[in-house]
Amino acid sequence: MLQFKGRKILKKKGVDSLQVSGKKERLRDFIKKMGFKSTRQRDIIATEFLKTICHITAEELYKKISRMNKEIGFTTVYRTLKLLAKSGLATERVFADNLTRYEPISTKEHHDHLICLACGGITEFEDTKIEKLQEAVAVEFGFMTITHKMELYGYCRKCKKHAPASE
Amino acid sequence: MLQFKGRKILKKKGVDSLQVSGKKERLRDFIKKMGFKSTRQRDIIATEFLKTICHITAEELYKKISRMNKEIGFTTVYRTLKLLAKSGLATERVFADNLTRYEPISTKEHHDHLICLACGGITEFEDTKIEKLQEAVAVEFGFMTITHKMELYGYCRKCKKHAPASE
DNA sequence: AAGAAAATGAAATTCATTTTCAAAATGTTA
DNA sequence: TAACATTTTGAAAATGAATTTCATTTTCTT
Repeated sequence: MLQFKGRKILKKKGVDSLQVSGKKERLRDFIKKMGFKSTRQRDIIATEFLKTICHITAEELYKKISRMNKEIGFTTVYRTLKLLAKSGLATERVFADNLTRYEPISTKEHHDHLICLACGGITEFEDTKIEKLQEAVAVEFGFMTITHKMELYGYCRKCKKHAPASE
Repeated sequence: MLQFKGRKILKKKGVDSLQVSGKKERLRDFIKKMGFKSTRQRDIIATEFLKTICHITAEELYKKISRMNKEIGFTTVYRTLKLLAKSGLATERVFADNLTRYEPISTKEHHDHLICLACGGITEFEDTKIEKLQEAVAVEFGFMTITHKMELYGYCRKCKKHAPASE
């Protein structure tokens, strides 16, 4: 069983708060449209989540929020993340450690991941050439692709000097 | 949450029994080398597993074996699959339905998967051009790749006529 | 303000996976 | 081959993330 030794996540370029508030508006619209209700909790959770620059689990987000606010339960964080995913503001992903992680949608249309087996760091990348070849494979098999998943597991620049010799 | 409506698996070209017995010998060697013991159960489970032409779960293999042999427990099937994986005779994989599946190692060095969202069918493919591009991406990020995962989810030839219009 | 509907959160449930433990089987040694 | 140390077995229990339940609280109409 694969297991990460840590959870440190690589940084991404600046996230501006204007963008966050735009997304929060989009969430509010979605909530209204669906006949749901806006709540203090959802607002706090969404704000905290949208500030996120990494792939976070419900547990991690819950802990982060608990530090400031003892009155928000795990279940609500969990449900709000699901809601964010349904509204299209978050993406749900499962990597090799089998935990469900959420990530705010980015400007990139679709991206894949490089995952460090030592530090757990996740780096995103995009490669149109690969995407095109994937589609070509699908067509060859008479397959209609809806989505795909591509993850490269290994050791990042910082960790590779400590990579186990035998693998 | 993604869910398969069925479990039908596409066929692969013939598996010859000579190959199976060669693999069984390899398992026996591994067992001996590690100081483990050969047992009737392990033999039955390995034989049944190596005949497998698809990606099977411990549960599925257990049920298949139970039909003929009521005296083999789920735990033993589970443990033998893990053992097969450790011995290098099986590959452990988790797809989007979050079940752990095992597949006998094939002649192909590495392969990726097309997974039908309607019937659950899994088709294997190999594409060296994609592999090379993946490696190029890794190098660009100073990343040392150990392994990778690539899955295309969609509708197979047979199921695509029934694919939901909206996705 | 009152009522209908939805949200909350603690606790319970689910379900695949993994571990425990006492009994049985294996294989090595004398 | 008998004894013994070790491993294996399998039923049952434990684990742990994900999900649901349900009584209570909150929100959003009129």
